[in-house]
Amino acid sequence: SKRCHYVIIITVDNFTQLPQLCLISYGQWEEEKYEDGVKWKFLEHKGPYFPPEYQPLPDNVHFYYNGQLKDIAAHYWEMTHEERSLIQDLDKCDFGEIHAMHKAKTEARKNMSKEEKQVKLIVDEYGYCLLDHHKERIGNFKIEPPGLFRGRGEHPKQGMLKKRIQPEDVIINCSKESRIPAPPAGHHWKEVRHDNTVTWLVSWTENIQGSNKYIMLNANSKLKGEKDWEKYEVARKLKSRVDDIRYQYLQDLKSKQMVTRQRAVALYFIDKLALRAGNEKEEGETADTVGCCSLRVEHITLHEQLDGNECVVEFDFLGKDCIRYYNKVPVIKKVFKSLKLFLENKQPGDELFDRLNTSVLNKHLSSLMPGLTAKVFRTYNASITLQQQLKELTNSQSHLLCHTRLISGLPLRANMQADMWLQMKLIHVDDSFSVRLVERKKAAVKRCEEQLLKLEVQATDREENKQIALGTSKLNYLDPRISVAWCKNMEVPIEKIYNKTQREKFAWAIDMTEADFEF
DNA sequence: GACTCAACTTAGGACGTAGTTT
DNA sequence: AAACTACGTCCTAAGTTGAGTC
Repeated sequence: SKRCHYVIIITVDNFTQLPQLCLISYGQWEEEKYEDGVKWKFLEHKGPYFPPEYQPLPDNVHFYYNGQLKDIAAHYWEMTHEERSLIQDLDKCDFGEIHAMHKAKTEARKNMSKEEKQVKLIVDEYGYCLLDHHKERIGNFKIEPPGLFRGRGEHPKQGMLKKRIQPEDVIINCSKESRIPAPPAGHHWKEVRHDNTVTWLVSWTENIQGSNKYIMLNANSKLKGEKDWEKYEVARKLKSRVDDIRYQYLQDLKSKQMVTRQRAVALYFIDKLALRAGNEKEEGETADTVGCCSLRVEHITLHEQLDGNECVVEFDFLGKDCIRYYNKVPVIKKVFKSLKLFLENKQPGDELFDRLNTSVLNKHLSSLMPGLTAKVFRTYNASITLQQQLKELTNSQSHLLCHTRLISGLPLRANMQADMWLQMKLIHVDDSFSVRLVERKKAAVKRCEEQLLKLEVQATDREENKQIALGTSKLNYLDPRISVAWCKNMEVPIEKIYNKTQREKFAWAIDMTEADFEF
């Protein structure tokens, strides 16, 4: 089997009466396609791992309020009623001894080995499940511990108490015929259900936003791997349709229908600038961030002329995770004219695309191509760009910096560019030197050069006020088969570009990809 | 069509660790 | 030995999407 997944069956030979091993590739089951929406036939797991209870403070650790010794009930920060009425002023709190205790504890933990921390035991017990015929790793098997909610950016709910989750809050999902996980002693689950149309094993409702949290499989699982593969297949299909789709939305820019015209401009942004779809958000529930469809008047400025370009749109808004998007983009005349039209008689605070939302947009997209949604453009554009750049780079080796600059001009988010650059750079690190003496010095030179390159890129990025989050697009947007094929062609070991976790996640791609793979 | 919600993907930051430099 | 750096892992927040309800 190409997939490298096998099941070993131990039988007894009828004639010799000796045990014999039988190797069966799981391809036999792999072919078994489930009917629509069914994600598994058998699911068994141990349930979630609960965080430890609060411990009372040891006798020699004290808390002082207003200079006075105060015996707190010593749940570290969940106060009793009495404490709450007494302790009102943070400035009068002296956490010194508690802080020192914590510092000592982390120091002690540092010196513990992994066995002492019992990590392995917990992972072994709770970290795996049995899904159909496979033992699979679970992504997050721990219930989130209570704490103070921070949120990102100016979050209206920052500082709220995230409550401790009890077994009574937890829904278990598993097979009817599996061993149902036992709740902690003296407790019971909220519900045990057997829904094989979903992939989660455990869920609960979180009290800050009231949203659901899930325990799901690790990215290296078959279920997630197949989903990932499907995602890139949709993006590849877009490749063959993108010319038509672009032609279509350029036509739509002339439409007399406001919805159609707004849709066309939004698509232009999503395609050209890799903007996210931009759902509406409930005001006061989350930080004020936007995506394409939720852009407001104050987020763009139109310039007839700017820096020698005509029809420039200046974007300035907070996107996902409150990451600032700032960009000055020359656009085609029709888009510019449409934007002026959309802005007529509007005030800051008004929506730029007042007739459009993500639902309308995605419905249109899926009518153009099955499976097409706004986010597919991010995957498609990132992957196709990586492939093109790798081709160019291969034709003209060693012009790393030139290429870096080239990539910087592409319509991708900064972190995508950075990832691609990093990947290409890594690919070109060749460590096969023969002379030992020279080796060290050369390595040092190489390090300096790399550092220089990196710093130069950092400098340009910083200049343009971009954030770099390495790894994200490598993990989420770039079709791994492009890189795997490249490695095969260039005879670069795969370890050069993917670490262990990434190799596990992309096992499907590493297994199936031939050198001639074309995105 | 507006609204709500479940289920899933995408994402940044904290932190630990190993290796390197000072 | 301390300080610094780069990288991987863990954690969970913050998005997207599609289905259901009214």
